Amino acid sequence: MRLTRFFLPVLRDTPKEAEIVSHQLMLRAGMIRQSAAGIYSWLPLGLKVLTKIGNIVREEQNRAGAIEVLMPTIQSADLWRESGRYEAYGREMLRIVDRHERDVLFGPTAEEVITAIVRDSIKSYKDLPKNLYNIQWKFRDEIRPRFGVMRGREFLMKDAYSFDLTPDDARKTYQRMFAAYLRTFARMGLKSIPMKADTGPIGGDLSHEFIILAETGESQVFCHKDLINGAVPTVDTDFDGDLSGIFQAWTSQYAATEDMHDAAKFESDVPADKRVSARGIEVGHIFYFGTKYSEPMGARVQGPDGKMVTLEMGSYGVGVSRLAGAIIEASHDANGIVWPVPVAPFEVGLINLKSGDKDTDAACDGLYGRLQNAGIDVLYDDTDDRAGGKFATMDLIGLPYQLIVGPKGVKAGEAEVKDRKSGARETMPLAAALERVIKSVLNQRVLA
RNA sequence: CGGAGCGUAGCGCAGCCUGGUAGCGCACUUGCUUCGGGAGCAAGGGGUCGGAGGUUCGAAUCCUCUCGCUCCGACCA
Repeated sequence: MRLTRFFLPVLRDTPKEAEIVSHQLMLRAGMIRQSAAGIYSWLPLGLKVLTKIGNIVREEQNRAGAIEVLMPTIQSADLWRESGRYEAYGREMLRIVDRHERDVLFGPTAEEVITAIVRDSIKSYKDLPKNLYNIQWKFRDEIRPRFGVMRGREFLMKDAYSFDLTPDDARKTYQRMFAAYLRTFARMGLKSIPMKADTGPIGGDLSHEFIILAETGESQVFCHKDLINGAVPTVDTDFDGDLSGIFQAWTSQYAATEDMHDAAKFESDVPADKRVSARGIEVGHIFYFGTKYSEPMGARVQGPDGKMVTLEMGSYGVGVSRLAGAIIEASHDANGIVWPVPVAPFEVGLINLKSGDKDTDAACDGLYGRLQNAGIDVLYDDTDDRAGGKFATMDLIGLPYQLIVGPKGVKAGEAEVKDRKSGARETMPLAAALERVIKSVLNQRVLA
């Protein structure tokens, strides 16, 4: 993408409504613009990140055997009356009346919708198990939205819903999602820690929150230090096989959010020098809740013995839009965002130091074409702005690698390669610079 | 919803106390000089001062109401 054709409204000053660094940087880097309290437009740069995050989530869900669907944002109140949640959910649910005076709502979650679909479509145990997910906008009318996209009212969520014949099968599904989540967050460069969690209004008795440690996190969390660098399931993990080992490894050490924290157990189970008490950002939350919805909504299949069996369910959420903020909280410096390659809006920034100079333009255009041919997602700064501003912008928007080309370099047949994270800069022949950048990007595209 | 604060140009702010018809920095436009890590000079464009009502000869400024946004607390991907 040529910067002269892109839409990248960057801000030099920090808008005063933004309190935390991820919100400030998302506004400054031209990723988002606020539309109302907790409601944002995603500008091109932000949308690219959101899409990449969503795709990683999607790949790992697919790998773990979940199947993608797309459910509506607007749901019928009648479905929620069936489950009993229409009254129970409270004012966080945005309720709307349509022109025919029917009660509808903007979905805060989709247990009812998916349960109705599965109930009407699946009649035999032979069709189980099923795990269906979608990545869709949700609306929760939070009392107090804050922290930019980290606690918006409208947000993009991946929500998966599993249906199994037996509690034992359901627990295996839970473990599958558990492992998939570890991979999902690791691929975005995040160190997530699954922690025992409260089940809240979703209900159920088995639940984990996936937490990213960060000073600006909303919740207080407690865990064993070794969990911070726990082993992430590798790419060759057999998701059809037994994943209880992974589950055991991660859940045998103490890890709990404030709601579930047991101070006495924390002190008896974890040696003093291994006790971590910190703030955390919740990026995922998984639940096993049995028949909480299938029972009232009549989601049953016929078992092998001909008897009707009520489905065992679980649900599994990932805050896709929140992750954009969480990744920035975890990865930034004084100059701006530092994107991990897999979620970077562009993998490489190509800087033409003197746009309009024939030789420099020719060299840059050539590099641009070759980067594109190599499948690299590149932002080509072909504006005639001054060099300093270009560097500052590239640093602000956090592109992992910068390829810097100016008249002097072109004359010498050289270009500079800059690593955003380390700040290291190296001048080398054009071909070598190109190769270096491409190789670096390809090496980091898949982090787990 | 309780407490605190803020709405003046795209962003950051001053002006308000003590009423006299709107200003600064950045950004933007034009020209010249610059050009290798947020350039300099000059000339410009852009504002129903969140909205409504009131007081006054006159309101960004004073009064009343209202809307929006942010922060702290109770709720949550």
